[in-house]
Amino acid sequence: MHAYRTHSCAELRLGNVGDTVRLSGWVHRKRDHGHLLFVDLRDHHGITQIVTDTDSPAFKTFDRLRLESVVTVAGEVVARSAETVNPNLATGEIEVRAGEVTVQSEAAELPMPVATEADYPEEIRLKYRYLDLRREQVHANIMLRSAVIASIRRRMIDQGFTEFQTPILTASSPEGARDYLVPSRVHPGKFYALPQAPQMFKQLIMVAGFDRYFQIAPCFRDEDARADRSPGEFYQLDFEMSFVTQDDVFEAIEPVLSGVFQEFANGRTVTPAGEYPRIPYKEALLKYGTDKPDLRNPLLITDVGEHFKGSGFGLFAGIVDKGGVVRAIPAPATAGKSRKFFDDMNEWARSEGFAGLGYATRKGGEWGGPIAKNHGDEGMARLAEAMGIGPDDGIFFAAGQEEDAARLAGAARTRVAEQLGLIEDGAFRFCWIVDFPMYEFNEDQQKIDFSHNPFSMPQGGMDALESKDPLEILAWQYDIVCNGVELSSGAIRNHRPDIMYKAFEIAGYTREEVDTNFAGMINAFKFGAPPHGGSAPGIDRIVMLIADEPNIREVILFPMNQKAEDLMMNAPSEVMPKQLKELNIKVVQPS
RNA sequence: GCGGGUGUAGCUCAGUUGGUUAGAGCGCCGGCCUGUCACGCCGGAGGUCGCGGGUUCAAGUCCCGUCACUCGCGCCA
Repeated sequence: MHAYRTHSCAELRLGNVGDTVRLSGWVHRKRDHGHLLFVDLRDHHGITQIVTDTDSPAFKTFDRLRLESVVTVAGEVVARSAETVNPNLATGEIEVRAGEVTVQSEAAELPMPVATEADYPEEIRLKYRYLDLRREQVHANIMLRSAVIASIRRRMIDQGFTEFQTPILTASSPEGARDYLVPSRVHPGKFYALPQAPQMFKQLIMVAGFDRYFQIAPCFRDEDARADRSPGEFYQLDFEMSFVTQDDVFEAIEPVLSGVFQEFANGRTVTPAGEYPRIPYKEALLKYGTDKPDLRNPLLITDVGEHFKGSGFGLFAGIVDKGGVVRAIPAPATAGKSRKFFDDMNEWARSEGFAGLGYATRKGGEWGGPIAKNHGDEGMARLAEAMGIGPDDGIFFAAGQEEDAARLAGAARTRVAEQLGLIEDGAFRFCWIVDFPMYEFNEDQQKIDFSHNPFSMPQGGMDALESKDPLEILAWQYDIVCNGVELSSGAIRNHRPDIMYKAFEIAGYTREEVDTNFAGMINAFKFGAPPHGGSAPGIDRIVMLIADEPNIREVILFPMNQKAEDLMMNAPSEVMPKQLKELNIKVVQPS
């Protein structure tokens, strides 16, 4: 017989009744009836009920053992009587009558419970992550993550991609996020950087003629955390393709994403490949108030500034005169809502740091509220028509300088839809955001900056750079968004040194600076580079969406906390003086 | 760096207008219980009310400061 187990804790059924078996696992729960004791024995696979009474030597052992101790139980499989069958358990028709019990490892008093899903402080969950990971939900999330990654790999390979590994110790890049630096021992005063993404390497792989590359790539960025952004490190489905246009990239990746989401959808609907809406960046900011719109939300924002020029409502008229905008968000079927509903929205906007959220109510075509009163029935009627709203639909207004008003309108669109229960349930709605501007004006430094990725090909190529107003030039750059979560950004790259020098010149870089900072890539492009492009959807975010978790740490095995500390391994930590000496490093504490 | 929220037993939380000895559930320890499956019943231990200062006869409660956690902004080409 096997030393530790003949079956897993999820395996035994009625057909095994009478068998002598051996099970190993953790003491999940105990129910002590004085002379009769039930033990739920748990392993990775599931739970089996062990039963023992005072006649058995096993009773005493189990009686004194703490929960989460590890044991091996030998015993006989017996059928449960009809009224004691547990339908919630896969093994619920049987139980194992304990014979011999071997204690493999005793558990100390637990800092947190394993057998319940109750909320626990994250500090404790992360410090004792190995206990937290025993809990059903997180355990299942991590298994799901593995299955999702396996599915992605299979589908990428089916699409003709090959997986390569790129360096982890590489060079610091002056653009983008803050780097994690690693001191060089051999070269005093010099540093490696951990890659923020394998961006340059994947482009060089294309230059090297490999055609289609992908990697489940670790990326490192020293930026602050968010609910959907773990600090320090994360994984991307990094991919790149040669001889492609934007359409070719979309065509290759949509079946992978839709396929993976469909595979784990569990009844939820998924935007089919080939049907991802393509929303220009400018349009997204206007209609959704954000460049990562949640398409499960049916509400659309309308620009209504024109309607208020010379209007009786002086506040909005004034804002429009000064170059500001007014954006309107419909509040469908709110005729029956109390004034408090509208006032609370305004209160919320103020608490978010905005000046306020105006509103007009409407009931059976009758307008209410100060804005409607001052603006007049005729004007309001035209406005309702422009927005395409009905006689019982209210309106919220976000007014101010364009950027602020768009952001408020976007946040209000989400909140209104949430309050009114309009967000579609059980759906994954994908879209592309396309036509990002190549440049933006940096107000602080009064100069033109790249707005996103400097290595993107400008739409119109060299002609556009030479003839157009830089702020009007669009890039071949695109984001994938699902349910309001930005999964990735990508681009058709600029593979032409002449166009790259020119693109950087517009942003204020000399030829020499480009040569110094991006030597590896620009040199490579001088020896025959294919047109290429790609993208890099975030793995953690994909799993988070599929697992329906609000926080990215729920789908990562050993996440760091918000301050980029590993509470379990105690990182970051001080190192031995000898190590610092070898690296020629002196630590200067901040004063 | 900035803003919102939270901080009371190991954990989740209650604590009225400032008023006597700060409570409940879960967990822990002890006892009882032969068909439970979130078993049940009885008893017990466990508190710097985040920390510091202030107002007051009196502060968990009010004021000021500070720290921690968390969500967001900045940041993330």
